[in-house]
Amino acid sequence: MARAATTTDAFNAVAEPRRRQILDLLVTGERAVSELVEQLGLAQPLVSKHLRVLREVGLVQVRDEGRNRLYRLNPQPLKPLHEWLSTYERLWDERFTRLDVVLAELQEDEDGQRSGDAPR
Amino acid sequence: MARAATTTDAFNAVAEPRRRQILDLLVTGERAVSELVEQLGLAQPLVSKHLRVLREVGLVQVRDEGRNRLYRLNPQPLKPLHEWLSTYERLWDERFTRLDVVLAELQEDEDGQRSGDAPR
DNA sequence: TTGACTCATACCCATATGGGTATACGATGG
DNA sequence: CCATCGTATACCCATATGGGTATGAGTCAA
Repeated sequence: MARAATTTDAFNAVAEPRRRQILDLLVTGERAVSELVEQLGLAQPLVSKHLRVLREVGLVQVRDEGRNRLYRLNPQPLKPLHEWLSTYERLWDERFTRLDVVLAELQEDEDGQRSGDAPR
Repeated sequence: MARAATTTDAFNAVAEPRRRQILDLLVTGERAVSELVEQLGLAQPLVSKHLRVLREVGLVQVRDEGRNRLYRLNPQPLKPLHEWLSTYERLWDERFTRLDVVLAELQEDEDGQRSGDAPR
């Protein structure tokens, strides 16, 4: 088996920087492909391909207007990502918490006793 | 150019489900490779390879203990991911906010006057 | 109808991924 | 010192990615 398809889920789709850029551009509202092409400085076919991936995972929606296709952001599929991360967010906060505890302990017994743990 | 290396950043490293699993296992504390192998039901070399990727992006740290290598979680590299997502988090909340506003307006002037804006 | 414009798709290519299997390496125990 | 355990690495393979270029299809204006 090779790497999971980029269209597997939002995790994979969003791993690509260009696609994150595209989403960032869409935050402010609908954009036609040509506008995205211009702002990304990328070849039009590439933009279309990235948009396809984003469409397939539901991160964008399309609407035809004349000869333009307007892409719109749909942030919902990012939720799982955010939820998965929330666990870890707690952890990197906790790190400070733990540091506090350690500092408190150090102050409490300032007897110069060497810790058994090597300082990482 | 092919797809960006999995070791490019946390975005890419974490796109792989197995690697997310590994991180999830490490949340509770240090684990030896053999433990991870057992819990993941994956071949040992594969686990080692995934761990290598996680190490290279700084998501885990290693410590030798006898003939075991203990892997520990380091959540920091996930921060950028979380920060990037925070923008979108606002958006899917805003969706409700906007709905609230609309409902409020509807109640305020119940005069049957049609809004000029097409319903989003 | 023809030409111009916007966008999607079809190809071609180099790359490295993730799985598998075999093996090398360091540490430990007898 | 040898056997064994725990782990990393070397390969082999199929896959599809992302970039590039060329072209097809739809829409509009003259």
